[in-house]
Amino acid sequence: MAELDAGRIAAAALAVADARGLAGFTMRAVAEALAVTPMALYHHVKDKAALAALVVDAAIGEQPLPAPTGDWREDLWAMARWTRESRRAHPALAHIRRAYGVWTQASLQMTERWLSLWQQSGLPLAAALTAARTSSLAVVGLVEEEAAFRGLDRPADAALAWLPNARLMFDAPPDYDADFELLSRALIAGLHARLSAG
Amino acid sequence: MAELDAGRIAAAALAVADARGLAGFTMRAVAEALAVTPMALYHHVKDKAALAALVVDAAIGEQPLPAPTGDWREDLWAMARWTRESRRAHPALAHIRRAYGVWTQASLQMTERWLSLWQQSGLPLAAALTAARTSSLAVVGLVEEEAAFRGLDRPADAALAWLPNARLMFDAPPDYDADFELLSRALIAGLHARLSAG
DNA sequence: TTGACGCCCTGTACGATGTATAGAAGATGA
DNA sequence: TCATCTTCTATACATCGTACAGGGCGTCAA
Repeated sequence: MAELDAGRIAAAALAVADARGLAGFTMRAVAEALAVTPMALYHHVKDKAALAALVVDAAIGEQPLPAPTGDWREDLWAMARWTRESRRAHPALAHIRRAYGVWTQASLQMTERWLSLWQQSGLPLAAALTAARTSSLAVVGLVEEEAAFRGLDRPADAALAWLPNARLMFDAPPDYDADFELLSRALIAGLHARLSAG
Repeated sequence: MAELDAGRIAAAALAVADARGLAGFTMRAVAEALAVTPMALYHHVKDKAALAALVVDAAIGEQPLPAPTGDWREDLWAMARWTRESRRAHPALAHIRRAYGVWTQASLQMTERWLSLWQQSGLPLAAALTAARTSSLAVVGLVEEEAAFRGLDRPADAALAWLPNARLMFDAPPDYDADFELLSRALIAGLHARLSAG
């Protein structure tokens, strides 16, 4: 037998999530994609949260962490870019990660990398820990927030009438790529300056 | 009649969300808290997403935006701190905001403030727009990511065995307050430096 | 060969959820 | 007095995650 395994389930579930979004990401939909009864999934997956974790890991693992160049600054930027691209390749993923509070082995490996790069930057351990924690959380947070922001409709003119500044924000469509690049550089530079100053 | 109105509903729903979390934030639970049939809510609220928006706005409005001091740097820090404290006062709120993609009048007012402060910093309009967008998204993202991170259990030793750096991250409990303060300063300083350099 | 066992899957069912639909009770205005 | 509108109730439905109880089939001891 053994038609099902974690790998096949993860792949099918990721496809379902991509195609139908968070709302369509359903035990029944995943089962149907595998031509199987919903309950069959439960022999390979504890519950839906575990399925979500599987999906997130599958998506994260899809493209490997960027290879280190030895230049810690470049490598930190690359990590930020990689984080963003992983999320953007599968838009529903951010929602799923949030909805089910996924924190998996793949996330740990990212943490590992962030910290090791910050240590290469010459910061003492305590500072590197702080830098790694805050920078990785901020980057992930920004990426997911950006995704949410992009999904927004422009507020009604009535709502913007009394908000002359906010209105500007919605008039010119932002260059998200450039914004992200700028912010990740500003963040890393700012953290390094502050933490090495002591 | 008119026992119900948006205000009473928002207050009750916020209380329910605080007490029972996202999973317990249910039309039926809110209705029960108001001693009313679930369907009664639908005369004041289009659907559950609208209820969620109501709750988020109620929580945000609970304490007003920090009064500007005229020092844009201090004022931006204060905005970041205020954002974090608003979220932390009602832990379930971050989840609700995510789950229902809430973007309301209150959010617009925050945007308005961010942008106005960045303009006071002397940046030209285009740069101020970028700064406001990225900094507010990053701060909100960080705050929500921090909340998720805090809710985590320490990974099993087995999972950390091959990750010497990541293990350090879980050995010493972080000082989240200090981390946040540091990051918001680094972020604002970094953005300002980069954007005024052109 | 047989029969017991274990794995993987199916079938059915339950409680919970959001909400559509259809009244009912009381206020309001003609 | 009667029609109408507002506000709330009652009932019902589709859909969800998943508990529970088999059923088909491979493996292996006798």
